[in-house]
Amino acid sequence: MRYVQRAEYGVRPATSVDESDPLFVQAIARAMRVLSAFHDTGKPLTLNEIAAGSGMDKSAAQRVVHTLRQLGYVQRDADDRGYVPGIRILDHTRDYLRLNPLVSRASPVLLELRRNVRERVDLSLRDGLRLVYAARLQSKRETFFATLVGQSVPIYCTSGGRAVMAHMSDAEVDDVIARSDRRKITPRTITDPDAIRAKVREARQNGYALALEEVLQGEIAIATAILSPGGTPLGAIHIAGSLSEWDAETFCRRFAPLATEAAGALNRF
Amino acid sequence: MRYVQRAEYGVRPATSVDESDPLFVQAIARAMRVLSAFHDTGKPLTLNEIAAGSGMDKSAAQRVVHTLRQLGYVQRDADDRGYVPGIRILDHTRDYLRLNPLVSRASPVLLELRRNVRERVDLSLRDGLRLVYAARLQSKRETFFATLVGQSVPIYCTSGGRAVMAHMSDAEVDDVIARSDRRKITPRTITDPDAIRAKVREARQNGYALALEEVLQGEIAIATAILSPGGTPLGAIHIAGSLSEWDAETFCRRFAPLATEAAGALNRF
DNA sequence: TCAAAAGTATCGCTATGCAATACCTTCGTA
DNA sequence: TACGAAGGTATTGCATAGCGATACTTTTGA
Repeated sequence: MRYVQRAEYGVRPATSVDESDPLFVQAIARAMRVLSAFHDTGKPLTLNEIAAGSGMDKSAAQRVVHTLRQLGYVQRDADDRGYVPGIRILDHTRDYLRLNPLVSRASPVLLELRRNVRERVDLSLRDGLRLVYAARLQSKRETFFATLVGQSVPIYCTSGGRAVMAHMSDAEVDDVIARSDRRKITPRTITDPDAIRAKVREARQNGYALALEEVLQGEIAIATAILSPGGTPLGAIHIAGSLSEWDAETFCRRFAPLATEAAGALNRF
Repeated sequence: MRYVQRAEYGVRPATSVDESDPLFVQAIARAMRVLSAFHDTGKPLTLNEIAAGSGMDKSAAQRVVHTLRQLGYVQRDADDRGYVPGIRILDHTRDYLRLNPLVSRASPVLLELRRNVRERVDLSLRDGLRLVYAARLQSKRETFFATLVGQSVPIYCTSGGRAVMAHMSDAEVDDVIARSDRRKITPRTITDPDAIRAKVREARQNGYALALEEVLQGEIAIATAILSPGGTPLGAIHIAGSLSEWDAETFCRRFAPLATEAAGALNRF
């Protein structure tokens, strides 16, 4: 049984801190750390790997894995060679998506957008320094990872990220830039703070943001921000195509109005 | 802020049992019970509702919710009126999908299938008495719920379910039928054991299964099973369309060969 | 065939997190 | 604008849940 590599452009969620406050239940944190051990792998994990990957001893890992297994959140690999995440996870995926008003409201808008644009259309939601894809309507040919709900990308170097930053104050933008681990994901990833700020200004003027294979070779993407009633950017709508079929100018001329219109439909209540 | 109703055709996961084995960490089970409280609601929950919905007192719910919140698995509703599932859940969704070889292998096949068929194409995986949707490629017009990863449907009355049952022994089929909570989801849901068995035999003969608005009014669906190397059915590929556009016969003639071919591509390694 | 790795089981001690209770805040109604 | 109820937050002493060390069984691959 073959396993797919992990996407090299994935972003780690802000794993932040657990201090010692009296209400914090560390057993729960451990469970989540065990589940998060799978973020870093492309294949099933053994108990010891889980223990190592989540920074606990074998004993602790054993108990946690045992429990999660009983509950269906972890299961044995198809040919019993290691542990993988369990299907019960998807039940919570559904709840998340259903109960997120943005996702449910965006759904018909995205569908409509996808009908006009014949390219990939995504909805992403902001989580700290990253955008997490919550809905993906793929086009004809796609890579597997471009179909994955839950995939995340950095804010600092993506069309969606810059669309989001365009609606933040300069100070906030600087903060995002400063805290981001800015590394070149592709040769064309923009990592220089001033260059990023320039792209953000550009996005503010245009009303949409553009990125050229900064995350994925050969990919062109434009995005528009989705705002809360108060004006805080919550996420973005993306349209992504291939540079083998489009040049930047045509892509923008053709799709920017549609992307803007879609975001507009979501931003006025 | 408006919230969508929960889908009336959802299926509860087998919540089974936790006995008192020494390795079982009940704090983890509680956390998952809290998260599962959202399965039954269409709107954000208050602390007390969570407590009630997961069968624990306010104190316990408080600690668990607090912890899950710190970790990002629960968050406050957009306008701070209650709790909803948190975005960190999607990180695990991604891991589940990535690490499930069936999903990754099926992905290109589904995409290809969707290209030929211009209708909705789904991949579902078996979990006990239900099928859980793991990948969904929607057609032009869709209901919101038909786009949801993690949505689940019963085995006993769906095209996918019967495609799966077609590859089980008669005894196993009887077992599924017996344990299923067979209720009419629509007027056309088939609930009679003998009628179900007849449909399963039909699926065995045809190599695919058919269902006519047994779960959703106006929906026609055919499905083929995906098998493990050993021959156990693991899930199904579905093609779903609208009865306003298709009659059963044409739908089958047109799509059955394609569905069969797609499943075939996955079943031979 | 054998050693190493993976998984399973046991057990006594104490830190963990339980549950009761009380306090603070927000919201809708009068 | 005052009031009551519901929602959310904080504290604390005690019992037990679950920690972690260790040892045993099974599987794997060299």
